[in-house]
Amino acid sequence: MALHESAEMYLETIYLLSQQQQNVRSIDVAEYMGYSKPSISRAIGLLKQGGYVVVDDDGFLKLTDSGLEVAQKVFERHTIVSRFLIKLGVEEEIALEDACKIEHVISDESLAAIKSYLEK
Amino acid sequence: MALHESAEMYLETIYLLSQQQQNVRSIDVAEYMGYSKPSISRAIGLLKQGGYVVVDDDGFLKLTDSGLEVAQKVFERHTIVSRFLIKLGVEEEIALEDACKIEHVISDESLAAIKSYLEK
DNA sequence: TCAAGCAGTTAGATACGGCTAACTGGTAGA
DNA sequence: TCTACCAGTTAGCCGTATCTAACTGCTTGA
Repeated sequence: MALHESAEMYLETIYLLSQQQQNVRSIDVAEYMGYSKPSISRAIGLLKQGGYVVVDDDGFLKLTDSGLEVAQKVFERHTIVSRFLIKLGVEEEIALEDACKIEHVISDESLAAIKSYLEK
Repeated sequence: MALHESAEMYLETIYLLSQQQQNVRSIDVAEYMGYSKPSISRAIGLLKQGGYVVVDDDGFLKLTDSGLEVAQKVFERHTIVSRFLIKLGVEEEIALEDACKIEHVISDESLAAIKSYLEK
């Protein structure tokens, strides 16, 4: 199952929020992303179906192993791209916004090249 | 009128093909982009409506001033991003593919930063 | 000359990813 | 206790962007 950009964003958001707070609910994701509740409800439904997320009895969202894997990968891409842009002199806020979009479209090869540029 | 990514791609393709051949028809765009004729027909219709393209009596596509402006801007972004990736050691084919996607989402600020990196 | 092929359009389907309106069902405070 | 809020779901809409099938209408070659 190839995950779309939007699915990656939802997983990444759940991952980020999980690091900031004990429990993550759909409503937290909605507020963070600026989307309506039904949009999140549907997205979470698809992620559950795909086995990326489970929802416990209290409505708390947990990433499965595969969900976590995707989220961490996307987050790492985000980090590399934004660090790189900032290093080039781009303002942080803009760098983060751009990284959010680029992280979904850049190839592993290009990302690796940027990573090794950052490391030297 | 904010142009969507797909519209930018169509304009860029018309621009590229215009430099490779005398006249550009819808079918050329379809073949180049790998899309069906109806998809191109519809897209060209929207671009005509928006004043980015005119179609002459022979069915040849011409960019208007504003169409050319968009196409050249996108193409310049494409060039900067791909040259940059190649400079970082990414294989040309992959760099071109990635540039195709990044060109639509990267901010002017980040692009300028990459450009000045390339120039030094 | 006429049949065939080619370019382009129309009509309608599908998928994605948002939205609002309205409902359900639980919880908590007056 | 019961009302009112809150989280979440369901139903249905909209816009974008692709597709196939089938049509039109021109041109060209046997």
